[in-house]
Amino acid sequence: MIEIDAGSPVPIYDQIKAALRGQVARGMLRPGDPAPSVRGLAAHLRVNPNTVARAFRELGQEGFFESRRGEGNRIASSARERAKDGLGEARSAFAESVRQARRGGLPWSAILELIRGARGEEK
Amino acid sequence: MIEIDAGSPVPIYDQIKAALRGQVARGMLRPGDPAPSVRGLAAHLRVNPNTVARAFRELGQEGFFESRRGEGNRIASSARERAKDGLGEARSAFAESVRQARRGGLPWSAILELIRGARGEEK
Amino acid sequence: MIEIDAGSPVPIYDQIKAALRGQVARGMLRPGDPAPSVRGLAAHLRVNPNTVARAFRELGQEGFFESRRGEGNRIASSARERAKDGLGEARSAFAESVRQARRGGLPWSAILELIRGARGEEK
Amino acid sequence: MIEIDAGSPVPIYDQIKAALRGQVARGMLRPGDPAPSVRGLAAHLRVNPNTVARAFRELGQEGFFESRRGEGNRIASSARERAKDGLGEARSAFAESVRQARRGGLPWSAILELIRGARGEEK
DNA sequence: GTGGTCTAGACCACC
DNA sequence: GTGGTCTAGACCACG
Repeated sequence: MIEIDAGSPVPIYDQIKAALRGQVARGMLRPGDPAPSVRGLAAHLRVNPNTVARAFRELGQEGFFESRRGEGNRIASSARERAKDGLGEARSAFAESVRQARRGGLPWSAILELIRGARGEEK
Repeated sequence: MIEIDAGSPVPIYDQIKAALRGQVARGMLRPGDPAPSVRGLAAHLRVNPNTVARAFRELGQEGFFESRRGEGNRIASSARERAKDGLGEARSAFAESVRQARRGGLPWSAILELIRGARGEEK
Repeated sequence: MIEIDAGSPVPIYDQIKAALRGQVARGMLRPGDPAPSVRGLAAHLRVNPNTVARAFRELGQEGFFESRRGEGNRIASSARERAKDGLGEARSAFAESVRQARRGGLPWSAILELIRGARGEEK
Repeated sequence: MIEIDAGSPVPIYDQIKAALRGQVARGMLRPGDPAPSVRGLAAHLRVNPNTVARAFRELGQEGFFESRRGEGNRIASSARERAKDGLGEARSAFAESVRQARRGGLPWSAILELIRGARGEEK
């Protein structure tokens, strides 16, 4: 359902948050759908449940989940819009990385090359 | 000479490293030129001297500086080529940020848009 | 007959317990009256029957119900006095919430204001 | 500096958050002041550093702190207003507890009595 | 020194 | 079964 790169400098809980937002943005998860269970997802990702719980808690604070006691989390009805907001964050994080690449003198040609490469890999 | 963004998530020492590499890549610093002084640069950037020292140490380990007896550090003759490469480091950091942006559902169109925008601004 | 706020941080079974106590305190339920059925109440509140059962069990342990052979539960004769007390439980929960409000800097004036408001609304 | 009630049903990290907001609301902490260190406060409260860290992280996400890398947290310039916003939360949490007390039939007289008592205790 | 991340495992509350 | 809280302790990154 979700894949995590343990070697990435991006914190695991941030990868999880992004992945869930991405699934909503792409329509794979819809408002009202149950979110995966904390323990289940943790087992699947081979990650400590606390780490998943943190991601979920933060998504909950953003209003991305609606959690009813003892019944797990559901995707909030406003999640699609939240996902779009999330894109704003993703956008600015990405913009920051472009700035840093340019500081270092990485030429536009190399940047575009990398993007072409990633896009190809993704399928 | 150099500008640092204290609010950025990118570590200051990384911004400094990138900026120096960038200055070489753009020809503002040339092989044989004296490297800026740690203290002077720290004062100018209003940054902890340890931070500048760290950046310099790491650049030194890469062979970016040459030290001649009694004359302090100078930009190495090989610095230009090293810098131009974008040095793998910048490359892989940028690649990682592309992955994270994609996890979060940022579409390729938005990514390319951002790059077009940044490129236009810079020119 | 009873209303439950599913969005409240107060556990549902606590809301049910409080509501029954409140109905007795206000004379809407009298000693000797039959207690509502667990299933019926659960259906009416759209709540898990286990949750209602828990509320009833705990009220039973307090001596709130009397069970006569073969007649099911009835409101105990002592229920009225127990309820009127506010039952320590409600008292201490409320006291705790006053403390937390004060920790957060909510001034006495705002607290009293809120109470005046709630009282006015209810009347 | 801060006091915590380990026996309270209110989570420790919430007590810490409320306490800091309260100190700002009362002017004991001002924008620009350094926040206590995570480890130091944890030791003082005899609490696990993670618990304090969580409180601080959440306050940070609210924009209550400005954290500069390696230099600890400072009270954000907007903290006073945030503290007022925080009062909104405290207010609604308190209102909820009034509702619950009333559900249970706790009479207004008892409520007012409790408040008078708490106020007296506080000095 | 600072804060941040992650793991491990215990315990509780709710439904 | 679910999520939430807390503790303990390791390790890393930053300045």
